[in-house]
Amino acid sequence: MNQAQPVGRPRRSSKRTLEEAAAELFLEQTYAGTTVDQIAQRAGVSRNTFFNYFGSKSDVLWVDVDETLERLADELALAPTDVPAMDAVRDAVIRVAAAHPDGRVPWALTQVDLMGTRDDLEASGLRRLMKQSEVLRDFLSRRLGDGAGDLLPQAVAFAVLAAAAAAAGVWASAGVSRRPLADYVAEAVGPTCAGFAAAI
Amino acid sequence: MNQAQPVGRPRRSSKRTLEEAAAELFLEQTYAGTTVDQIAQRAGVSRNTFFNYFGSKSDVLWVDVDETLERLADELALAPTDVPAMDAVRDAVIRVAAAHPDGRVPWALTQVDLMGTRDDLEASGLRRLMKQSEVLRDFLSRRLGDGAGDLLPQAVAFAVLAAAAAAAGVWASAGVSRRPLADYVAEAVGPTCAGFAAAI
DNA sequence: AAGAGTTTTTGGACGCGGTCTAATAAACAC
DNA sequence: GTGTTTATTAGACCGCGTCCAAAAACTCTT
Repeated sequence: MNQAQPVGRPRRSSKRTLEEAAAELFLEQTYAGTTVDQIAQRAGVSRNTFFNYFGSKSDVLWVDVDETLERLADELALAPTDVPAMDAVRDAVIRVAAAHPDGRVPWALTQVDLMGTRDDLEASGLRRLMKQSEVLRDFLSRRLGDGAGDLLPQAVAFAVLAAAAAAAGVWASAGVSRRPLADYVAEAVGPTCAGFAAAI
Repeated sequence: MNQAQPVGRPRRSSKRTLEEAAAELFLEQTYAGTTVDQIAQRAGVSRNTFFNYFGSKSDVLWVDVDETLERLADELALAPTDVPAMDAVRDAVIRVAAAHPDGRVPWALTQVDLMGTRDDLEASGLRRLMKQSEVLRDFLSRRLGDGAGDLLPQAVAFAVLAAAAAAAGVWASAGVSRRPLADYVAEAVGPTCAGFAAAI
């Protein structure tokens, strides 16, 4: 399966260990109050090594989210061509949400207020959304054909992902009594898709 | 109307002059390639004075947008209570778009590719829009009552504003042949609101 | 066992954005 | 003139992010 013996110097750390070190510090000192140096130090590694695993300080907040979001392209790809475009989009997004591991609620969402400057977090979250919006937009452009123009695919992509983000936010802040993420996402994305389905 | 004689040292600069200085430099050197120092220097003022007018470098890109977005709260406030909530939201957003001055297309959107890192700028623009989501969410919470729960107001707020953002993006990149911004916004926000109107 | 190749880690330096504080400058009122 | 108010400024500071060149740790070859 895996290549048994990788060549070169072995890794001394991993995204997970850095993430855990960061999590501790964030809870102790808030996000804004901890430096990359401190994270790296607690993980027993140098500051540059941190940037070897993460492109930015805020990336450490979104490891789980990133892993989940990566599935969107695949889920869209395996949609049958005979099911209406908006249905395919809705189902794909819901399936992605359902695939998210149960326990993993990103602290970026739960402890938004404890984390200090909210701006950095919002920006980093939005950047992730934007990235997936390209995937969604391209899928819709293909499905709807050129006659749909540029606006509708882009609007659907943004609106659907924003609705999903809202759902994730409410889900995260719902506390321990929360239902599965996919429920919230379905409730938010469903109407959005329905509205556009009627407009096509 | 205005207070005639403001007391204290008179201002030496303004958001507009700084914005114009920045615009020149961005076209010459791209956004990422110009420093705040250079902007301030060209405007004949010190670096700290720039931060006296703008909270961050990227703020200088969105002066017009910010002015337009400020109207949303007012537009929502003057919606009659007998018109359905989603209709009120849609109309308010469209009126805000219609109030945007015709010529002013933010370069942040038109010259996205010249501006260096595209993601950061788009995210910074979206962040402005999402700031308005609180206004929208509160309006909807009031209108829909407690029975609606937390999710729907938040989802509507995000989805509607995201659709509006998509519209603005397409509008900006449409070139000189573009129709009024409000047209694009109506086309994107209409279906979004319709979908949720049916779900309430 | 010695070297060659590969990959990761590391140190050190740099530029820039953003914040803070204290000093100074430009206006007005008296 | 003195005092008040507000804007500008210098200067320092911190932290993020980037870059580069060197060292370290391991495998494979001979």
